[in-house]
Amino acid sequence: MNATHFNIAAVERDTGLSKDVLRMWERRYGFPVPERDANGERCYPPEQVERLRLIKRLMDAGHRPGKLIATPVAELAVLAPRRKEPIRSADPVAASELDELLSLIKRHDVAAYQQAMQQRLARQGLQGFVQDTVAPLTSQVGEYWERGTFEVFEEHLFTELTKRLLRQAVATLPTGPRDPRILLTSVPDEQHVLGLLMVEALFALEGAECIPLGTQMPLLEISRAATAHRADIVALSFSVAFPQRQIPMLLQQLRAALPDEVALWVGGGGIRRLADVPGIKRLVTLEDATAALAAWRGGER
Amino acid sequence: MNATHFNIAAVERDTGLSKDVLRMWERRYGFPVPERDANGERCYPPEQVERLRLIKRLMDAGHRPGKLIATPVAELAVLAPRRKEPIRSADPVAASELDELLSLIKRHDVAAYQQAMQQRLARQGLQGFVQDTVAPLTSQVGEYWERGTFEVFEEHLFTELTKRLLRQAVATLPTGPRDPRILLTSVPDEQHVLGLLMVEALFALEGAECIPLGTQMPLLEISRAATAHRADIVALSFSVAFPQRQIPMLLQQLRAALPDEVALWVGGGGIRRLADVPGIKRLVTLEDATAALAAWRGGER
DNA sequence: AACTCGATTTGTCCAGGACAAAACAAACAA
DNA sequence: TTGTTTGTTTTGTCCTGGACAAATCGAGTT
Repeated sequence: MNATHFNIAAVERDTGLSKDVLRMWERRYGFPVPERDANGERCYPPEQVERLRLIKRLMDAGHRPGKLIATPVAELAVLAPRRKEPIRSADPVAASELDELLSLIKRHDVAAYQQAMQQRLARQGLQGFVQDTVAPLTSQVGEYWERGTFEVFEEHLFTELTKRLLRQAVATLPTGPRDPRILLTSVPDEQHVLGLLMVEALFALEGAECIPLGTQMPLLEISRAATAHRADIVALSFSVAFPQRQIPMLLQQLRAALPDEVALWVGGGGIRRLADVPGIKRLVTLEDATAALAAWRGGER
Repeated sequence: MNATHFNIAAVERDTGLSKDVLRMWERRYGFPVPERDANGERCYPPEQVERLRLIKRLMDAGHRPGKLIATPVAELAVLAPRRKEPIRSADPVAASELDELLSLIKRHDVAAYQQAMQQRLARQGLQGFVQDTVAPLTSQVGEYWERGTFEVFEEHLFTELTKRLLRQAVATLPTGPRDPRILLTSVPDEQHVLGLLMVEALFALEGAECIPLGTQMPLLEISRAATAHRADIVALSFSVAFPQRQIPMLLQQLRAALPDEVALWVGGGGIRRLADVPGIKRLVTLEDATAALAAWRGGER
């Protein structure tokens, strides 16, 4: 028994690939091929875990496992993201400014990044900051992550520091009873919170009362919370990384559990390919969010 | 196919009980007994999911599944937490003050809670606020949650609002190169962040440089991050809810992956019952944390 | 009260089979 | 060329039922 080896539960935790998938790949593709410990249980060496993480990253970028597993490791490293819609922005000046910010993260210069972002916030105002700085930065980080330009811990650092800035900015806005009451959260297994914070900022600016419940609320609890807080709207966020196949069923279940008079709005990168579901409003962009709020106020409920 | 029914993956997500456990309980204890859909797959009605969540909560409070499942639902609701060490505090005045704060959460009065906490922060200073307000509040919320006094969404609201206050307070502290460099994070599946924020506040007050990476870092990434940031110390947090059985192996693996000269400190409610592991420092209380930092500065590394 | 040592409880892992939904590719129509 | 339909392949999830080890309990002993 080697302390550096991982059992199947640890690999599931670290890679996000389920035990079923790990065993299935082994049966079908012949990778990974873990060693076995004294009890005959799988025992993955760190190299295989690392390769699995790489494969998972490329899968999230649109590649297919069958191909990836057949590809030698050396070639995997250079694969480009394979997406249908390239998301790059138009303005080259703005893009290079954003790249400068991200290079501070790459250099792990916490203080400089914070200061630069504070400056942008002061210059652009909260709405501009959210729409022209935080949103494109987040997309860019996602793309860098898919390309392997960003390490996981660099993405985490970016997220953590940016979260703090946004929360701080939101905290300065007036609170108290406003209209409508919007409950913001995400479902279990969905931990990305930046998207929620961005719409919270926009909604709060427009004078809505936001009730932030953090991430990972069980469905039945979301429904209870909506009732307890007398929410007019429940807003959920799904990131691109969230298993797409589960989303429609999830939304259907939540819609069924919520009172009819509570609106259900859904946003985030994970819902782009989603078909329309009756009784649910899809917010693909941040502009959609402010537009939806305006429409709600106009009486369309 | 009923939209209100949950498949086994959804139940796992919402209850935290693994598919294996759900099937095993069905086989052994005869509960839950889900319906079957057209494909012969398990299909859990909401009542059973609700009961499972209740059982899970009582298990986290120290009860055993065999007994709980045999108990009628009506009796389950009134079961008291069954812990070896009662954690209640001494000072009755302080305790009633804290209860007042929590009653604001119970009343879902976001603004009043924020204001009251801001006042305490101003009065006690950051260190006192962390040690005498946030820490006992968090324990109390944990206890209320175990008793069923707090709903899940109320706990989430508390966590979210308190996180914001702490982050805001930490943000006002001076940043920049200091000594030692402490990397703060948690392992995958461990999403509780309040504990990390509390020690971050204390460490930052003592003049350490904190690198907050948020939660849920894969083990191998923690090791990379420590190297990239030239960290002196890696500090991890485990909540009481984290599966105890996995912790020793996890720590052993992380210790093996980290460079020898990087210290590994572990804290949080989840490590109380943990045996000592060589090369790892256990921080059971917040006082231990400041003491550990002083000792480190004294040259004990 | 503290400890040892069987007995019981409980969670995790394993193998291998089945199937449906998603992704793809090819043929066809506009 | 572009868009739509249809068949085929890929892929993930679920199923059953068995085995085992670690944690916990409880009775007896020091």
